[in-house]
Amino acid sequence: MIEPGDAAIDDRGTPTLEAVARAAGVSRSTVSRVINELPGVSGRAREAVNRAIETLGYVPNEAARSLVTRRTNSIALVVSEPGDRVFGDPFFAGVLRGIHAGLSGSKRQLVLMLMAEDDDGEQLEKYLTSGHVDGALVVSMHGSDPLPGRLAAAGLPVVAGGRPLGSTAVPYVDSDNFTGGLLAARHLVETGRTRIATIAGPGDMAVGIDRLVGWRRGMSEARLAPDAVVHSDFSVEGGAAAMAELLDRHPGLDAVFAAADILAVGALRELSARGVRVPDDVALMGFDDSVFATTVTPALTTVRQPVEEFGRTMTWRLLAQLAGEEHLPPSILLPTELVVRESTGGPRRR
Amino acid sequence: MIEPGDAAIDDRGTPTLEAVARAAGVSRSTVSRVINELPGVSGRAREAVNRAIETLGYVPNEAARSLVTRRTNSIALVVSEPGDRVFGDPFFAGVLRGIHAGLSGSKRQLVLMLMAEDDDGEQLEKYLTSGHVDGALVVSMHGSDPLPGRLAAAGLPVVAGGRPLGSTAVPYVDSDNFTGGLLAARHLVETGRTRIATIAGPGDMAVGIDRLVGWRRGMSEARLAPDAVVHSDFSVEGGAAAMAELLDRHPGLDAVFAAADILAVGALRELSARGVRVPDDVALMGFDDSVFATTVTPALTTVRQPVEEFGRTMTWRLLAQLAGEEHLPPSILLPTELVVRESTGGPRRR
DNA sequence: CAACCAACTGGGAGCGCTCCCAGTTTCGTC
DNA sequence: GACGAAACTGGGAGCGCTCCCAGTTGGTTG
Repeated sequence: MIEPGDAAIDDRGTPTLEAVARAAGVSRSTVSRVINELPGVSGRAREAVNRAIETLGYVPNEAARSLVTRRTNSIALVVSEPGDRVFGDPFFAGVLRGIHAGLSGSKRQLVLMLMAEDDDGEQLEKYLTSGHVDGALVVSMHGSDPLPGRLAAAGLPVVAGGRPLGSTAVPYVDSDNFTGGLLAARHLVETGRTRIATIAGPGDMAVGIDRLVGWRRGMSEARLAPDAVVHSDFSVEGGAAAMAELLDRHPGLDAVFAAADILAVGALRELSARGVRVPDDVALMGFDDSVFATTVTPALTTVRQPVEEFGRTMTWRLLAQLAGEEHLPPSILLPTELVVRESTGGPRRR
Repeated sequence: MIEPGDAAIDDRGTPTLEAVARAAGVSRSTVSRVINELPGVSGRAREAVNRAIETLGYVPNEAARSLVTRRTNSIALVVSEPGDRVFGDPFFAGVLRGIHAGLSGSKRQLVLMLMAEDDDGEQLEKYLTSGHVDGALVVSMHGSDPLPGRLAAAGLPVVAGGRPLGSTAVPYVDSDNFTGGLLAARHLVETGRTRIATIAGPGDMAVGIDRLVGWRRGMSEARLAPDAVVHSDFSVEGGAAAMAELLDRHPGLDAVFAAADILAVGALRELSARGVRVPDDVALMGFDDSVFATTVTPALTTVRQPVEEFGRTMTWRLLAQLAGEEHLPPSILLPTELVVRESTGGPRRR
């Protein structure tokens, strides 16, 4: 006879804790303990429960669970950038890969949140700070984005990807862009170039500023004037336009450090169009060591940043914080390294 | 005096429905009705509730809500591919962009699920089919992936991206790869080439098969033998190796249709290495119209597929299904079109 | 053999919400 | 002014789980 309300007979099909408990001949509590790997369960009970779980194909209802534990087992990846060309950016792709790698084995879900075109972020902030996720990884391109700071202030564990310009209180992971810029300048100097220009990234992004400052440092080390600078956004067209401007303003330049491979691609196009040979007439460098660096001819000398490690480190930092670990570094800088290829390798000019 | 159990005074900080109800001087039910935009609430009550929500900064607890409604307001994007180089693929990036666009305004979250390196998908399947998400978009590269079919069989609304080879029952969105291949062959024929080869995609992916079949059709239309075929995976190296093989086996070829821009990039590299001029000696075509097509010199003639539309359409199809719409097309094919650039434009050989 | 302790087990309460159903009010109509 | 219908409102039950606390067992020990 079927009792009404018999939880083991569930018309919805999905078995509940209660159903497992009945099948295993134990109580709800014991099943719960087994599932959550808590101590205090006899081997016999544990086995019976596991068997019942297997038989019924039981999967815990995450909603019910998180209602009482106030944990969601999911973390947000917030891409705080309207105009979402972030995808397609090999840098972001690598970071995402790293995040996934860092997350595997932690049974936490990744919820992707992209800022809507028309949204000011308030919507997003409200959602994130009201218990829908356990923590957030914020990748924002604009340096002075208030979001990471506000999320952190609201008590949500946050790790920023890329040094936030405004809020100082947010832990972040970044590549050592300063050293990268420095390495670039030094390399160009060492290969004998003396009239070195740079296509810098946007001035309102830490990544743009830091690489530029590193390059300036390298220039002044060599007693060269660091004044052939043009800023650009990170796009092929931007790189080409910046290159054009540099050539017009500094006709005698013999080297260019582009603060991103994609800028170098644009620069290369402009140089070819004007019949300037790379590296014979002008040495060209990129930054990132993305696919573009080897896709293009000549292959680009560039500064490699460990993109995948970037994502993995962000994730590690956040998970550690969620686990309540102490003495965590507020910020982590990942090493950058020089990768020499053909675009700076040819004979010297003149 | 503070009454114990007074829900308006919540030591946890997050206000509940109950708190809002008290602040507004109405019942829980009324607040719920306002939030869910259900009819049967007087203007006065509605206003009071909205004011209270505003004041308290109330945000509904999604866990509690989905516990009773059995809806989660989130859909999964399943990338059913171990060896996750999917990111970084401009195609995937565009699709993701489209998915996001299609999702905006639906207040549904995107949960990103990547198949783990070591997982056989069972884990994933279990998770997805037990009520954690309302539906799934499955992007799988391998054609005979059983996952989409199994998810659909388990009752989860699923839309596949790219025609699944095995399961016929799953609705899918795909580009019209057959026509794309056909257009490519025709274009090469029309520009006077007669010894046309192809670097095809993997033979176990619908995308590889369909483009190849389209090309074959175009070849036989022109009474040309469609037998200069080498398969390759979608990578620069694969393209280069395939090109090498083609040149060895068919020294007289005067045109190559690469089934992806990235293959064409590899092919171009191999051709350059051997001193073969493009397009003078050999015409080269790609497929996708990705960034690579214009990054490379000479710019690639290619077949454009509407990647962003691809993602948007997948999302639309899934949301429509979730909304219970009827008479939905089981599969949707998006148009591909020829984009002519320099790589097929030069003078004829001989 | 009673007393005790450790190891294990089970049931109740409650997380915040929706949904159902039973009121209560308001209004138009005869 | 009475009545019925329509419009609105409120409380109870319960979603599936965790956590707390009060048992219950079994094995030692004096």
